[in-house]
Amino acid sequence: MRRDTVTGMTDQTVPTTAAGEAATSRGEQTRQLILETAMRLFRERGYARTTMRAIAAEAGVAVGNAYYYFQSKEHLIQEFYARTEREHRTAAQPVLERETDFAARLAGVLHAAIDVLTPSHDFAATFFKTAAEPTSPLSPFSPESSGPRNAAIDLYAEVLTGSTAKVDPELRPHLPELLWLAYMGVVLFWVYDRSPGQARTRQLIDGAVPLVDRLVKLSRLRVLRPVTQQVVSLIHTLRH
Amino acid sequence: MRRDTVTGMTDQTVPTTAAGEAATSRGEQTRQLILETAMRLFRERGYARTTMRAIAAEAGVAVGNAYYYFQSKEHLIQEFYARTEREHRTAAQPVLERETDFAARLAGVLHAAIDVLTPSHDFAATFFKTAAEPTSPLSPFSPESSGPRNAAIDLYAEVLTGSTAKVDPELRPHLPELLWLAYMGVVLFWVYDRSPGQARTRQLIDGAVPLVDRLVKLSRLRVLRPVTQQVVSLIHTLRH
DNA sequence: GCCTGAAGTTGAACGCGTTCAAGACAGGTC
DNA sequence: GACCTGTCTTGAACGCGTTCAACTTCAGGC
Repeated sequence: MRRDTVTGMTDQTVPTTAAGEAATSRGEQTRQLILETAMRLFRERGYARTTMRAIAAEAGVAVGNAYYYFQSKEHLIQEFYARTEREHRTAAQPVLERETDFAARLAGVLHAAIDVLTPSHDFAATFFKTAAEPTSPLSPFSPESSGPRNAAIDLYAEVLTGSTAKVDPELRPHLPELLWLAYMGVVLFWVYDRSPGQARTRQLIDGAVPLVDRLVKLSRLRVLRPVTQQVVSLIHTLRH
Repeated sequence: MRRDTVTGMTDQTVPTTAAGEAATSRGEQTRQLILETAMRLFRERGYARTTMRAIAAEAGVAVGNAYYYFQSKEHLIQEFYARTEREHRTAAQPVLERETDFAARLAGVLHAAIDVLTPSHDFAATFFKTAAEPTSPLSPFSPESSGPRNAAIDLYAEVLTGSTAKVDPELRPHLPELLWLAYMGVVLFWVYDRSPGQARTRQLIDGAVPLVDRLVKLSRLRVLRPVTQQVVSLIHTLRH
């Protein structure tokens, strides 16, 4: 019953108890216990200073048992990843329901992401280190991450479709992915941002969003059509 | 006589031998030996599978001795970093002497970088992982890396000054750094690029350079002046 | 009630990066 | 020669992430 995929979607091999209740199997409880303990310790001591032995001890299980549920220490992070993703969507929901202006929607979604991430800034940095490794399944570009990645891209598709913005029809289908890429850029900036409360990242968002907004609108302009087409063709080339 | 800075510039505390010759002190030889051995093993087995014990054994010294010269296994990479930097500059030199067209100069310099990096693609990936950590002195954004970073930015200043391109005067002073940032983006893409011979990265360069060229030239256009100014003002904000 | 096999659990052991107290080796001074 | 003093060198030891053979638990079939 190992769960390796980054989705964390529990696809429950449930031992159908009498009623259709919570249905936590024997191991599921241990799994949750280890996970909660790990998350707590990560927040308290940081990722590097939290040892697997400490997690196991605090959770009251053997080290090997933690490895029965999680392939590695890094895989514990996957759960953090998935959680953040869900929280992000929830935090972005009100903005998406309220606003119709493209720039306002984009800014809202980006700020929501930073809101959700801020409490974990310190240990998210180390998390980022392992995510950066190209061979790691934790990398946002890896096939294993395609689930959360597509979910995130969908979010930016929603930013676009729910807005009143008029976009060059050739550019439009690629824009959600480009916006996601910009989002990755913001996260990268945020990770390196040491200003108090990551204020600089907020400034980046507030400065870059109007810029993106302007460029998107200009993409339909005669002088810029060639540029737009060049961008689109480059995207096509890189996709094969 | 430890050398911690990423510059690797030997600032020689030379025990002035009779003549002003090579001046390799006792330890300097050992240092070089360990370094060469490490580089060879990294290339042969990859970074992760090369142990400090193996490096020491192959170099014929004790483990602790390696740590006398290099703070950590990661610090061995710094040397690789510095070397690549120098090779890059050398490889770019002919292009900078020959070409005067901005796009040609930029493309030449970027291709030179990939030429130099290509042989080490496999282990550069793991190297990248440690460089990505924000707290690491190996990060290209860290204060410790300011030496090589500025050297690289200077290279792009040279790309610009030696070219016939006319650039918006407000944008000009920031352009070298922006080009360096684009270069970082190319490297990021290259690290993740699994296509044979990293052909995709070549396509990215060939596609993106004309785009950048066009945008730089358009920056002086009346319709785009506001955009240019917005970019410049954003840069100023983020610098404080 | 007993058996079977899958699920869950254990902790000693391995290999790794790294540290450090102890020693070996100069070159200079008297 | 004896002596220092700073540079260099050693290898056992530490703490870590991870593995694995052995063990326990428990539901279901007979």
